Amino acid sequence: MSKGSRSVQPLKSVNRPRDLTRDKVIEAGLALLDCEGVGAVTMRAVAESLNVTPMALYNHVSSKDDLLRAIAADILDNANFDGGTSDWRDQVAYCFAEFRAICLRHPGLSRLLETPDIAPGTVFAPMEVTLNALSQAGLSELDGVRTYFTLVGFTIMQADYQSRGPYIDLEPADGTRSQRIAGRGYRMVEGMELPREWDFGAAFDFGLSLILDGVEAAIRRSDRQRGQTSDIGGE
Amino acid sequence: MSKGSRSVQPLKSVNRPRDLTRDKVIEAGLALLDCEGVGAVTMRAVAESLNVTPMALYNHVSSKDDLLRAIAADILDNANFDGGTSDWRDQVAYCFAEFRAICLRHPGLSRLLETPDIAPGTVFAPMEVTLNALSQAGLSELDGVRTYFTLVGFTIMQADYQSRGPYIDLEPADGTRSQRIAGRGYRMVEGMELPREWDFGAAFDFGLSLILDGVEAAIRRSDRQRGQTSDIGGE
DNA sequence: ATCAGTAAATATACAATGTATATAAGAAGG
DNA sequence: CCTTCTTATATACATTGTATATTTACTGAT
Repeated sequence: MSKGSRSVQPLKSVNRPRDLTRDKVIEAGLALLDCEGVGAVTMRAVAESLNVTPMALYNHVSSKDDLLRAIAADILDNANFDGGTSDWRDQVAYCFAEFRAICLRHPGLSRLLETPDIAPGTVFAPMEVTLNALSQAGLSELDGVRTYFTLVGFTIMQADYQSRGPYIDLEPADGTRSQRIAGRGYRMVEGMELPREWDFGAAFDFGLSLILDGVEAAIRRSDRQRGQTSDIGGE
Repeated sequence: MSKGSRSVQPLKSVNRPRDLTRDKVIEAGLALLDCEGVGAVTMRAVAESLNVTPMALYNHVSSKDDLLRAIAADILDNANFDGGTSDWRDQVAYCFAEFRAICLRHPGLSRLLETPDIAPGTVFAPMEVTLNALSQAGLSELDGVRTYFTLVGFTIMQADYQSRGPYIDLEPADGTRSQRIAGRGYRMVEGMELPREWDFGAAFDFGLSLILDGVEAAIRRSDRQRGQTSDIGGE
């Protein structure tokens, strides 16, 4: 400023405090994600909320994807999926109830987790507790992983449904299929009507117990097989 | 062409055949979706593949979202989810195996179906056959819908995983959590290694049977609660 | 045929976005 | 003070969706 002999005017802000950090960028991005949704997380918006030029962010974040990944990782890292219960079923239920709660607390997170390029490795944080519980329950390691994938997919999807509202069909397609969901209430096959307020929590609990009941059946089956050394057909 | 007396030069194409239709736009978009993925479906790319100006599309499609929705609807409308089998379990399994097959045949579809704004009402096409089968099996209507949502979410998610490759963590996060999946093979908790080629089909079958086993358990439970009604041949 | 009217394509333009590149302002060390 | 490195800025560009205005081709009445 005291120099000012160059042809170029002083830039946007004369005092540029050197205190921008990666954490601040992530935090600002997270705030935007929580308040306005994933669509609002633009580099310019994050920069503006930090009173900084868009390009300043690139000193702390290599790309927008990197930022989104860091946001998702930040959320998941600060979570605890271990309920500390002894019963495997309680443990798994707690784990995914927590997962779901986090997704609902941060609308837009499920969208990020659906995108492999963006989802951080820590999406698999709950895997550890789940695999431990399932292996303790007697499930094979392979089936444990398969079960885990079933559970994460289901949980993320359910949370995403809830966060972003149900499906809407603006135009009734072609009439041959009348099912549609509109607003919160929905109308589906053959004029069937369901409660205007869909209870996502109950639906999640139901789906979760479906899967866990299935796990129990699988365990029982493998136990029986091990006891009788006979081939189980399943079907 | 023969006229050409105006001050403005002949435009891009002198003969502009008036043969652009909504179906052609949808078809071109679908081709792009299948070949290059959802990211390649831009208005400009679709227009170019039809030898037409981007804005020409807007005479047949009200927006890009409308186009994407139409593409998804087109795929689903040309599908049949009714296997025609009598056993409810076979019926539901067929329905979602078909759903999955469609998602895999059209990579990028699952991405569209994950977006409520874009998913057409016909995502619920398989709902009819599923609800019929489940109600025939003795499940209540409410639980039938819940089960259906569990199944679609699971199926779409699984297909999406498979279509877009598993999660990748470029940088090992913070080390405390070592789980990650890289490439086709993946490494997870505590140095656990799994087969390099993950069998998505087997994982889907496993998850599906988990859910269906859970349904059976739910039916048994409600049967028992209702006293003893043995008319419905669950198992 | 001619001429208006309409529908469909074009041309142009603009705003939003991610990010490459070059530059300037401080801080650090000699 | 001078060099050098880091961090922020300024500018610019390519890509996207799409609004607006314009031009062309087709249609139907006269």
